[in-house]
Amino acid sequence: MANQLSQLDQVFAALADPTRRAIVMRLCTDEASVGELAEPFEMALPSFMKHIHVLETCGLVQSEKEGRVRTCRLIPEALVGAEDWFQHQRAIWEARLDRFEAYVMKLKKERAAAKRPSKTAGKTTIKPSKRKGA
Amino acid sequence: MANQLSQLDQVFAALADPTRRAIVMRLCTDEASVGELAEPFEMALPSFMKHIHVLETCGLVQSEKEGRVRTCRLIPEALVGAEDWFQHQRAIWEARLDRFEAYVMKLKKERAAAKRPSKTAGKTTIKPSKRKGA
DNA sequence: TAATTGGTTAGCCATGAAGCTAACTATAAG
DNA sequence: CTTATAGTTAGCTTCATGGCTAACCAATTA
Repeated sequence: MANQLSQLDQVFAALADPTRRAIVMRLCTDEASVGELAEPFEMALPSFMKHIHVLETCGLVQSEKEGRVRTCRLIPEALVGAEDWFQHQRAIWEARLDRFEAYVMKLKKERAAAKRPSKTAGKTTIKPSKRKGA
Repeated sequence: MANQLSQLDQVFAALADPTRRAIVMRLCTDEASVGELAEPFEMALPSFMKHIHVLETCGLVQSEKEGRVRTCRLIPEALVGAEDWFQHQRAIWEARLDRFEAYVMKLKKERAAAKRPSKTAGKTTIKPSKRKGA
């Protein structure tokens, strides 16, 4: 089995849960023991531990046990990896916006050019589009 | 009963699925019909439509039907909202790193000062905070 | 040694997510 | 009018997730 989820899959899935996001946020400021982390949540410890485990599995958190205390710390690389995905998409999206803007500018120019000689306002090609039976 | 998932919950959950991430990536470059979007995937249409619906529910995608074709486009605001979360965390994390770095610098200075008896090396007030028995 | 603390293991349950097929609707195209 | 296209609805299975309790170590502390 071992469904071979990608790191991104796992990180996003981990962050989709508010409890886990809260844990990550908490660990951004400081490392902490499981008990400290769990304290704000009204949840049985075993349930809480599952969240910790999810965060460890996807590489967002590492922990180490010393005596009977397990201390957790954030691994920011995993976070950065996910952030990169967004930035990549945004780059693509913005490039597209730029293209669109350029296109609009071109249209504007053409329109201006078309307006000058006389009114050629008959070629609008508006499709009737959707009828909605009320 | 309408579990009141936050937008972030939903967006991250949506992006945790590779199919949906692929759809979003595709829509970053261009809008497309459901059929066009579905084509690269070996998946029954109804299954695929569920993914579209998830993306619409969390606000990442909007669609409109004209004739029998439903055209989907990306709503980048939702994407940006998720990206912001990362940047916020990163800011906190980096502030912490800075503090740590400052602390290390201070330590270095003190060490250097301690080596040379000439400099004043007594006013440091370092809080022990967390002890780590090593 | 006995009790407490901090976490762990095991196992149960309810819900929801992700996939499928089959059958249906509505618009285009022939 | 008939057929093909593009989605849609309904209903089913399977498996993962998130929660619980109960019982169990293993270090501290008394």
